[in-house]
Amino acid sequence: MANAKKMDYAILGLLCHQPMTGYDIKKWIDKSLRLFWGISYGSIYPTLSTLTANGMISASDVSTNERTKIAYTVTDKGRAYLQKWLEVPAGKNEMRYETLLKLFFGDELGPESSIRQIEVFEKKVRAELELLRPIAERLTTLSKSADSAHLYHYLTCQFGLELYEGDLRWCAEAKKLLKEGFEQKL
Amino acid sequence: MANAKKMDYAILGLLCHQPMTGYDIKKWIDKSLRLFWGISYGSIYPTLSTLTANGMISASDVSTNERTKIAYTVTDKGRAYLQKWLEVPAGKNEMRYETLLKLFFGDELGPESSIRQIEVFEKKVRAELELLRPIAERLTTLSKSADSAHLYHYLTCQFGLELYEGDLRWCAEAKKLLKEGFEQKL
DNA sequence: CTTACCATGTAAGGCGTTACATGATTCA
DNA sequence: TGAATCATGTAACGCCTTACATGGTAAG
Repeated sequence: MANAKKMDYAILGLLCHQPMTGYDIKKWIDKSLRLFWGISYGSIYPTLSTLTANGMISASDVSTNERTKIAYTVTDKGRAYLQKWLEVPAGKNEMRYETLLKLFFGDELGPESSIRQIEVFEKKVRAELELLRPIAERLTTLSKSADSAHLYHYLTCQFGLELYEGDLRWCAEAKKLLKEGFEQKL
Repeated sequence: MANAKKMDYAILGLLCHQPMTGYDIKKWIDKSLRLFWGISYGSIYPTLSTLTANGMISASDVSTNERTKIAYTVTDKGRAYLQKWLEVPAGKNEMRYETLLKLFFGDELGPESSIRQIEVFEKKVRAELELLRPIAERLTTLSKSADSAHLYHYLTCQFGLELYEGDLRWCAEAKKLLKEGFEQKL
């Protein structure tokens, strides 16, 4: 396991919680990691193969009838490998916001166009918030339960709430300023 | 210009403001776009070549003595091309936060390790905030000036401030909760 | 019986970074 | 004169997505 990717750790971490299939992993990611670490099938299945080949996880056939189904479980080696990575300080925290890039060049088209961009962004943020809030509420109660992992999930969830709420405040203020600038020209 | 990358537009947009060299572009990006759209030399120079080949920008030799120096200017075609892109709704707004990924799996190592991760993150955020605040203040005055582009730069800057301040609030709360959980175990 | 979801996987290619290589110029 | 900064560029490769391909199963 010479060149480990972040992907490896993401999948290893999820499998530490419980054995899962590639399909399950995708669903879990979409409900939990998606905000700060999205992954597609195109990287999940190949990663599962290499992790298996390296003895980090073990595959077991749990097919029902005609449908292929493979569940993966972390090995001790895999868990130790993950833990070692968790100890070292995090590398990059990056964003890639097309909306902001377009806004930065907003002067090329004027305020109406930028306001439209912000409105689209705002709508998406609201939709994400609606998905996140019930999860956050559920974790608020669960985080006091026996499973100590819930506290960590709760914290990442709170990060999302803080982020999205900040986004919405910014959207409101930005639209206001753009409209003012727009009206001054009339 | 069949398959345009986002990179193309980022560079085209910067050159709309004023003619620049590849080196200048890098510096500008590090001061303005870096938060939501980082770029390295490894993509700047090749992109400048293809944009030139496609007639989106024009290169002019402004070498002084022995040092090669090439300034690029947007053409009408290039500006129109950028404007067309600015009109269509933004695609993806993504994050890739290694810190959050590690925190999500924090239960594998326990609260002390997660607190350390958060502290490193917090330190970086504070450093970024210190860089951003003077820029924001400068743009506050400039945004009322003749150059209407400043308003848009100001807005993206405000986005950064809102984001970082939210990060700091979250850091404080997350550390508190982790310490509480930690003390309960003693 | 058909729609939605379950389930696995691959091929091609997009999109970018890191590290290297090279040298001029400015400033203390 | 040495360090920092200016300035350009390439090669190798990392890392992931999109789109495709295929079919089983459950529920209405």
